[in-house]
Amino acid sequence: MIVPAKNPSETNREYAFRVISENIISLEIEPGSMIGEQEIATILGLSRTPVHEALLELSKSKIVDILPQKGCSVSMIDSDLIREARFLRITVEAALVEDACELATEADLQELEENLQLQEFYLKKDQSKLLTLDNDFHEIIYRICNKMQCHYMVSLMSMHFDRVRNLSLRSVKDLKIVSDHRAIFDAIKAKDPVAARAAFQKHMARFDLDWNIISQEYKQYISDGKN
Amino acid sequence: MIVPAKNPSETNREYAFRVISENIISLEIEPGSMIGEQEIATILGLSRTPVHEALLELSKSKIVDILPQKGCSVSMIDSDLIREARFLRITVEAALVEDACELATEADLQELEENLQLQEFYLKKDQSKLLTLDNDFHEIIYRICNKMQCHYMVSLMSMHFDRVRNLSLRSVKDLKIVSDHRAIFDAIKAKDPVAARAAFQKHMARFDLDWNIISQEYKQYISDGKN
DNA sequence: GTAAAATAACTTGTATGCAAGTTATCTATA
DNA sequence: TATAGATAACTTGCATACAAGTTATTTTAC
Repeated sequence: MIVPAKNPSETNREYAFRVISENIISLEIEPGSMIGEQEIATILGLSRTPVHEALLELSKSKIVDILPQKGCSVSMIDSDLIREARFLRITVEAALVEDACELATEADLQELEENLQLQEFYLKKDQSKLLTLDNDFHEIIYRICNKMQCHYMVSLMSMHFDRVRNLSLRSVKDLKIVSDHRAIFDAIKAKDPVAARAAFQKHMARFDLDWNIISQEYKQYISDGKN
Repeated sequence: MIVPAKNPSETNREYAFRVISENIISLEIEPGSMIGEQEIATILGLSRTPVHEALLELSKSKIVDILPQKGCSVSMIDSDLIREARFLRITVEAALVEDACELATEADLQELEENLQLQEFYLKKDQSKLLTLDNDFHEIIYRICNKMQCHYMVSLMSMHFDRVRNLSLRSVKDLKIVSDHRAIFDAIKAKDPVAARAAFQKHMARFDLDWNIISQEYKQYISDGKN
């Protein structure tokens, strides 16, 4: 488990939530493995209380399963939950990119452009930074549309999806993510909602294709075996 | 504060969450009022811990605001958050009713029909039961589409919306909710996704009209004053 | 040696006490 | 009386202890 330094401005609970989340998404903690509150508390130098509260929040999205009086396990990769997360993101964000065509200011467009520059820069240098930049890109769109509360909800569920996206970055060589983002950006800048929705849906459709590769290569992390 | 009996199968935390939620949505606890953990814990006959955890979960949807070392307040009626909740519901459920046209089995249709019968029955008898039946109707659609996790996320945000819907039931006499639901049901039964989406959007559009009435009649509960 | 029962070592749920910070009240001083 | 400062009474965040339930181990009986 990778333990970054605690940000002084965050509470112990927020710190625990952040560290556990990052380790789950990065697969540093393996899907299906058991994690105890006391164990994590000791590693982070905290008591059980803030860790317990962090795990409670994570359990709401079923990214961890709390089994009372038994323990807490990181969820296996679950195609149903990934489908839900994907459905939620596609549905919500397809509507958002349309709205963004109307709402985006010049400053907003510049912020998106800046993010895209970094994506293109790190595409060949450090793909691990792409995940963060991808998240940022989508978050900016939520902010443009004044839908940050929706972003929190979608993000929580997207953790299932993010884990797979992480696998995808390892196993799929020919990434089109960055050029997809530029197509979405171009449509928003051109104030063309039809093109924006189309570009976004094309972007998200790629993860359909990846699933077959992932499900074979990482079979040990996938629940049930079906799909 | 109305305190229903504790269900033996639920934990103290779940009980606290349920009671607090119900009292907020029903406006039994007034928007803007302060609620202390110890105060609620005493009323419910619990310690602070499960109450604290319940309030933490509620704070994630901003339906309560936790002010560290100061207290916990029930949020004022916030048009931005209502808009977000409404956007999320409309966007997600419009997509769901389309999918339900394909996925609904005979048993599913019968369950919806049964719910509709009860709605029509209670429309003139006891409107307080309509809110629950309305929630049930929408939940059945989530279940048909196997999107219960999305339902949890949308429900949490919808509490902002539900409070207003409650006001709406008081202030708006001519309710079309039940006939709206029947129109949605008919479209799903006819496996007509275009009609289903249209009927659903017509349904949700009513709350636009209600807002003006609500914002004037219940001014003291509304944050800021703008909109 | 095997199986069943007792027990010890775990887990999370909850209660309680203290720490740290905010707010209201009371007191002192001009 | 008005104002500033000290203080007492609150609040939530967190640590710790215990309760209740599960699992692994050990012991005992055959």
